[in-house]
Amino acid sequence: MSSVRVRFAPSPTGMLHVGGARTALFNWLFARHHSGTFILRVEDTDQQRNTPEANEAIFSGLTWLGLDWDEGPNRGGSHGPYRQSERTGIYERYLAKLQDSGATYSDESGAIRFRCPNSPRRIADLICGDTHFEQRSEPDMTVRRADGSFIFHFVNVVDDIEMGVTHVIRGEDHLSNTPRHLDLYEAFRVEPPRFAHIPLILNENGSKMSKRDEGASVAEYRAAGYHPTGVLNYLALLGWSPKEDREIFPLEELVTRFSLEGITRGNAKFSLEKCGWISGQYFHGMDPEPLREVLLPFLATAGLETPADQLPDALLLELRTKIRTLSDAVPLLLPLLVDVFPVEAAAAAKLASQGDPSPLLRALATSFAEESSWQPAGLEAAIGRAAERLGLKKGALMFPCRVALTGQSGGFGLTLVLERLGRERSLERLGRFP
RNA sequence: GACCCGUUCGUCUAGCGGUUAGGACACCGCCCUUUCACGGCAGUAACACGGGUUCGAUUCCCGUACGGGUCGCCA
Repeated sequence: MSSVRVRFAPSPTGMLHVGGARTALFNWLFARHHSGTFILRVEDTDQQRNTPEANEAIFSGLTWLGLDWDEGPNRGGSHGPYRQSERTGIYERYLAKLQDSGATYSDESGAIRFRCPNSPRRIADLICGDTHFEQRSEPDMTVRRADGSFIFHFVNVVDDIEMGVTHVIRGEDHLSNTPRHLDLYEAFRVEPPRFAHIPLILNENGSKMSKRDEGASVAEYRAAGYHPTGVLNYLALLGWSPKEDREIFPLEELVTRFSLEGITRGNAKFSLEKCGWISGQYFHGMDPEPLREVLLPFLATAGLETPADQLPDALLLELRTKIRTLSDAVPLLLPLLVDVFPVEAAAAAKLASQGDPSPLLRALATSFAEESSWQPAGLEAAIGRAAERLGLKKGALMFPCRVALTGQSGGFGLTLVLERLGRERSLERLGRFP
């Protein structure tokens, strides 16, 4: 069995970064494409960061996106434990090997350092191609602190060896660290894995995406109600190309098409705009039932407890084309669900500029009052009758009616609004306005 | 500073010696439409620069410029 084993090895920083999410995605896609194993390993050697909340941020972020791991925390596996804080014994063993070979020494502070051979290294990177480091002048790296805790480069290599990792797919910021990792592999007399360094994600200003940038944390997308698969789809297209003039690739298709050859070389700037567009594409194609399922809890957290029957299929079918994120649905739905809603300043101003709307609204109310069935066709006709009596075109009544009923200049079809509101509330709003 | 990686529309990208340089987001116009959207159609917009190699370079090579990364007892 020479099956593929890859890993995503985040440090618990308190959030799952979009850059990390994309690294996880590429590893996950690579594993799934090759029917291999995707390992989640938590690099928590820095005790200060290692809090339950920080760990949870990683798990919930990956889970929300739909990236499941075959081995890792909360899952187990034959190569565990999967938290570095629980692997000290393994590190001690490997350190002893290094010490026996005379490759290390203790410095004045008591930390253990690895003598850097500074020998030329060649990396046959699967993405960057052959990369040569001929003139190295690196200091001896610390492998263990005086307090006994281990350093990233060391544990990273040891774990990759112990976990049988075959391909290291990680950010390009590690490319320059790779020669030192190769030093370690050589010292351990272990054949190194294949390396694939993916380009970085930059923020919209062109600098490295940092924790403080808008959209840096996966949790933000979840909170804003982005479609998780849409976010994944966007992330996949950021630095990887299926080489086809198409943007929407469902997860299964991503799996079959993914290959390291398709990964592009240059760093990519993140576009919240396009991410939103793709998210919208996923909502546009969503059936009413699953949409209702994700929408109801979202509305609840937004303070809009809504009975499921308030979101009938007809409404959701229209709603889905108007949203890119679930939060877009909140203002749209608000006037239909509660009686206190804001009136858009622009809508009010436009209405005022057209003269006193009161006669129009009264005429509408009169016509609506005559409607017994309260069905779309009849309501449409009622608007027509009101227009006729006023000697106006039907269109002239639509806008005032819309503003009186919803406070908005846009939104759902008017008859749908009237139908949802019902006779009583509709007449009440027409009479109450402004 | 040393070392490493990169450079096609504003952004994400296709291209792999000869193309009207294609697609997508955004933008703009039109159509559809009671509104906002959705959808459809059309448009503006790119090969960083300089040398080579070649009959011919966006494509290959070398420089320059610019951008990014690494050089930690962070990961």
